Amino acid sequence: MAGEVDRSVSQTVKAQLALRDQILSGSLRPGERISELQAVETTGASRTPVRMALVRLEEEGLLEAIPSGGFMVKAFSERDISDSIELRGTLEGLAARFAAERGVSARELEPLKECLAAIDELLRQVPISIEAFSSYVTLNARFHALLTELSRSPPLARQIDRAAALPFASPSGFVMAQSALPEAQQILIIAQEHHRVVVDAIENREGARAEAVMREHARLAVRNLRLALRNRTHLDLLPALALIKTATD
Amino acid sequence: MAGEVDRSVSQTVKAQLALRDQILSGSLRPGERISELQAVETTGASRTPVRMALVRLEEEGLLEAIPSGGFMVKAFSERDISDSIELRGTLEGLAARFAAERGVSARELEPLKECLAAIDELLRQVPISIEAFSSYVTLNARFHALLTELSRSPPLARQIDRAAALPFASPSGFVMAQSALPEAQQILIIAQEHHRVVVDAIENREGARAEAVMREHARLAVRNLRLALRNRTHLDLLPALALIKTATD
DNA sequence: CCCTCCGCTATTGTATACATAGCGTATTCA
DNA sequence: TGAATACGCTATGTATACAATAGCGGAGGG
Repeated sequence: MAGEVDRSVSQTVKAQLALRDQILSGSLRPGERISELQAVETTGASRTPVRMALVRLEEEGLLEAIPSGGFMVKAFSERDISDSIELRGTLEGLAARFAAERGVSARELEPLKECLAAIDELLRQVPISIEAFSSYVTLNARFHALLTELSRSPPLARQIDRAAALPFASPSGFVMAQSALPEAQQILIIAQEHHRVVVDAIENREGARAEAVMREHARLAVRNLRLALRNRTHLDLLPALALIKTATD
Repeated sequence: MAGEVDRSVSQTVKAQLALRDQILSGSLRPGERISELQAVETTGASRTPVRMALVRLEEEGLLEAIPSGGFMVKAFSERDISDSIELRGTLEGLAARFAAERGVSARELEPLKECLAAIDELLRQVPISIEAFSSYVTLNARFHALLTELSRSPPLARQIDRAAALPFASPSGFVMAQSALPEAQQILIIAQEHHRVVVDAIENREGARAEAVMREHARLAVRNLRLALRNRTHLDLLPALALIKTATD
């Protein structure tokens, strides 16, 4: 062991990425205690970086400290997830409001509008292809990231990132959760309409409207998550689903 | 050194508390690089727990990683702080809404009402004594904590804690920041009125009203923070103030 | 047959030793 | 005299050794 280590990235980051992937991919089951030694073997890093990674993942919300020591994979109720989505929507609503009220130049709005147009292009296909859907996920994430950035509020951006750390609470994770629904494309079209309205509201400096539509965006997401979770059969391909405790509340 | 260590709490927690105190008390200036070795000496813990504490404080938002390695104390603009307060208000607004919409029994509302009554009692003094003010800070923090708890949303509670980590963004830190203002007592009375309304709204299951009043509560806080920061002379007694960059935006 | 107590083992928490990279300084050359 | 390069030191990143504790299993007694 330790014969050759990748020196291009720090061992800590490497361990963090590897462990997060293991958690989200379902290799580690919720409630399961994470063995440091095992993590050392699977990640190739030594105990110190592994421990740092574990601490970071705990702060991130994916792990939970065990009183007697060590960490376990956190389990989420369906409500935890829907709350997190609504939470993110509320935060993004504030971001949109900030962007609108603080003013955004046409130059700054450009990338957002390009994003919008690119998504429009994709949605023109009926039904949407797998590749186009994949592009949609990327563009959607970019749209949300740009919106966050336009708030010009690092503390808010930080919180939004945090809120998106939970499984399915990120824009991408959420979209993928719904991909199996029959009405998926219709949902994407409505979501895109929201996107369009928020850009318009920001452009016209209508803070309240910008905020309201982002919150509606999140409520739509919550409703669809519920639908998607009823369709569990279609969702077996999403390993992160295992993190959601079944019938807990 | 290291002759006797306190075994009652973990070294990591001890180091984290000590370092946070050093940051918030101004012993470590913003922008300053934190020396691990120095931290080892001042905290009495060894390098491993110190490093864990540093990682946690970074996630908490008080430290910033230096690209070349190590950490520095983060500096905050006045806007960062006011954004954080508004952010917390928005989150607490959501918590109040959740509490109202999800229903709270009379039994659960009891502690909140007791808190309210106790604060009323304190505010009856004009002018308020130092001891009473100190009690106010505690009771106010308790009120906000209870409110958060009534949302029954662990993810939301987590985010609220996070948002309160920045200097002055916590209920206590914020109240203290205004303590030197001449109109301080009047402010506390208005704030208490907000508290009363939110409890009433929750009791009557008026989610929108509960949310609105908590956001107004935060806006009041932001306005008063601005006032307080103009009165810097009065605030020299608050060392955490040094974390706020002067005239940055 | 079950419950309790003792001891062992495995795993985490802590400390320290080692490697490496970055930065500052000093010296030399142009 | 100034700038550039090389050398060395210091501080961080990493690895591993040591210590303590908690959980578990077995054995003995009731």
